[in-house]
Amino acid sequence: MPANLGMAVVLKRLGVPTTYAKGTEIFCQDQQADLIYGLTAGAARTTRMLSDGRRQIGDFYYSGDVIGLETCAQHRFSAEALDICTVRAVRLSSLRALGVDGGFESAVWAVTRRELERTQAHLLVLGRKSACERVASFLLNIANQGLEQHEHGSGPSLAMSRQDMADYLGLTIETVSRMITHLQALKIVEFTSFRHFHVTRWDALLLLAA
Amino acid sequence: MPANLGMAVVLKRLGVPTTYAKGTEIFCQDQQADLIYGLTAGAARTTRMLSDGRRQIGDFYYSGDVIGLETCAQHRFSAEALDICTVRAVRLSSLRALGVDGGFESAVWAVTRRELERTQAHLLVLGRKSACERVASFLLNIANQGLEQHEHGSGPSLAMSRQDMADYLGLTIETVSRMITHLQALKIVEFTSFRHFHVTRWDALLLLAA
DNA sequence: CGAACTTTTGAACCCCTTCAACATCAGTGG
DNA sequence: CCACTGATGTTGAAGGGGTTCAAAAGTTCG
Repeated sequence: MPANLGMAVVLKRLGVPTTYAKGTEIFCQDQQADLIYGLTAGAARTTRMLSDGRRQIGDFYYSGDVIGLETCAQHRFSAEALDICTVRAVRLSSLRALGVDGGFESAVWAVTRRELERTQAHLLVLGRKSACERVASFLLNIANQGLEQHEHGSGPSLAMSRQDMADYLGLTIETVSRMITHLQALKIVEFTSFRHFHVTRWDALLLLAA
Repeated sequence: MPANLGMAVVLKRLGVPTTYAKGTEIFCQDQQADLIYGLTAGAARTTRMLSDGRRQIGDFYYSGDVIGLETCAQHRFSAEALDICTVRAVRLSSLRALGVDGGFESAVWAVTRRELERTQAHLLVLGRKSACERVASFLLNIANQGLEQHEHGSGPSLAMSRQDMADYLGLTIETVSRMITHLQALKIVEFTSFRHFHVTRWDALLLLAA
């Protein structure tokens, strides 16, 4: 049960649904941030580019999540579809006008706070963890976050490419690949395909995640 | 003019002032988060420790800033005084009860949002910048943030130690020291003491900060 | 002055990156 | 179905940026 359920419900009732193809931009960094977006199907990423092309991924979002609230006047990140996904956009000002009756402010705060918490956890990973620990933490999070969502028996799945993982974890694609190979050699995880895996030793994974 | 002025004013009127000595803990990570803290003098840092002792600093705070709101039920970071500082603590629930009349919710949101913005900027630094770029960004931020605050002519000052800088930037103390030496050799900054410096070439510093 | 701490500097090492080649997968059309 | 093609992922070897370890220099405070 995500913390932003209330917000997600509002967006679902009010928003205009739009479909974005894989890799398409939902909104752009430095753009005016007057819309917020409820993800109702598929998955998305938020990214920020440095002037020379280096890329940092802020977070990954799934059905039920709210994107676009993470900023002030302008978006600090761009958002792009990881695969085909449908998004419902609502003008923030009209939402606010409507929310006088209900706990709109608190819903906004809940989403923002959740965002902050995730970003702070991310900060710790980028600042003080080794490549192996980063990948282990990442896989652990993925495996934990949607324990119910996985099709029964198939195990957790990765909505993003290796490059996306690398840009999220502050590593190169090669290092990510090597660490996954390493974790498999240790019999801690097992990949059934590029995008699907299976945790065989939760205790060891938790330990390696530091 | 900080975004949390409204909140700071409220805290100043209501809070019980407490003084903390250098290095003292203001609140502790994983502790119940029912108080929020208005910093009215001095400077503080928020830190999070990994089990093996590695430390990540979340941010640095100065007079006028609000600390302790960055979490949900429990603090995700500890807070400690960088030097002697006075803090006014207010119980969040009592503040909320009182705020029915004024824009308390929006003040809370403003503080949280500002926190999120800073954390997101920090994320980019830790994820994708080199040691030199990290130190350059850091010095640039310090020099920019309190342009008026510096005693006239003396230039910006660092409230934190090299170790604090290192733990904020995800580096070692030696690397931070080397990068500062390097920037001085390039005549981009000039340190008059360990804690005081002076930007001699803003353009070059901006460029190096990436 | 002397002791404890912080900062700087030096040298060797290592983790991650870089560059390159190979492997695998998905989509297309023959 | 299979060959072809481009995108994605893996593996290997060499190089570099940052760390580690050690020692010197500077600072603070008794």
